[in-house]
Amino acid sequence: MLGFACICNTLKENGSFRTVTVKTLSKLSEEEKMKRLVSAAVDNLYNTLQILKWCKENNILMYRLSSALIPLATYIDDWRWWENEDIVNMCSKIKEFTAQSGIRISLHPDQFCVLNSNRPEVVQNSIKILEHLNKLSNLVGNKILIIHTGSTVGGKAKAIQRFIDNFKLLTPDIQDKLALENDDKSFGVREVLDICEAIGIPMILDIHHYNCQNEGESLFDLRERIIATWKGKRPKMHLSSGKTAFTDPHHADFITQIDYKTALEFAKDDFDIMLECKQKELALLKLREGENTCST
DNA sequence: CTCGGTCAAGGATAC
DNA sequence: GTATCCTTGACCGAG
Repeated sequence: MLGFACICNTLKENGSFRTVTVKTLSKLSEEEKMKRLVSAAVDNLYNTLQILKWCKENNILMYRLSSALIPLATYIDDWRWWENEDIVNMCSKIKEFTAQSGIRISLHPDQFCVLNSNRPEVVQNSIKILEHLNKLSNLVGNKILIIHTGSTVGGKAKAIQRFIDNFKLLTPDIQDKLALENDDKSFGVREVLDICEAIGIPMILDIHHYNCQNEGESLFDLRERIIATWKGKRPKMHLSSGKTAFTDPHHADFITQIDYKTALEFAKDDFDIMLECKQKELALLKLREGENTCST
């Protein structure tokens, strides 16, 4: 099955998310600050629920939540957002809806979460981000947090060791949710697979990242090992196309036929496929149309 | 109202 | 060390 990430263009004003900047916040009174943050968070969770409902209506059973639903959550030290009744209620609705509709959700911390950084303060902040998203995950019923290996400072071998060491600092609850994805510049499929096997977490294969960065290894040769890291759970993979060329790291609006074909050949009936392209759900619907045309 | 500069955060790279 | 790019869409404020 296919899924898409975050924004739903079709829903217009209810298909995207509010943000709050530090600068804006600094101009408000203490009371107004909280109001602004909470209302943005509630709106974002409400919109998430609208998108999930749209997904269900359109028989799309996989969706990635935005990682910025609770604005500035790890920046405002004394904001205990998880104790706010409106926020928690909205989270419960999402949890309930995804459970009853069978939509598979996931969460992807952004580039600032670098668990293997050589800078202790960055590691601490990364753990803070993971703790925040873990808390949110438990409230909305999300079971997977997908990250990249991170920095290559000091050489890849040391960087991988730092990742493994810092992984051990995480609570078991977070460790259980973590999955690792190969990236387009530093850590390729083979390296990420080795790490996943070493610490016992699932591997997310990103085919476009593999196209951008590989050592000539065959994906099909590694297929069974990748599946095995999921320990019986249904594996997931990522798919996008290059914007200006096959190996352009920038994501295109849609998925090319050749990339889709390759992904399907690899996935067979064993993987769910998360689309990472600019046109989100529109690209998914387009692929599905193509699929119907071909098969009927 | 519209448009463009700006935004918490890291890292890689070039100089 | 410092500047710049990567990359991202929402927002703020200048006009």
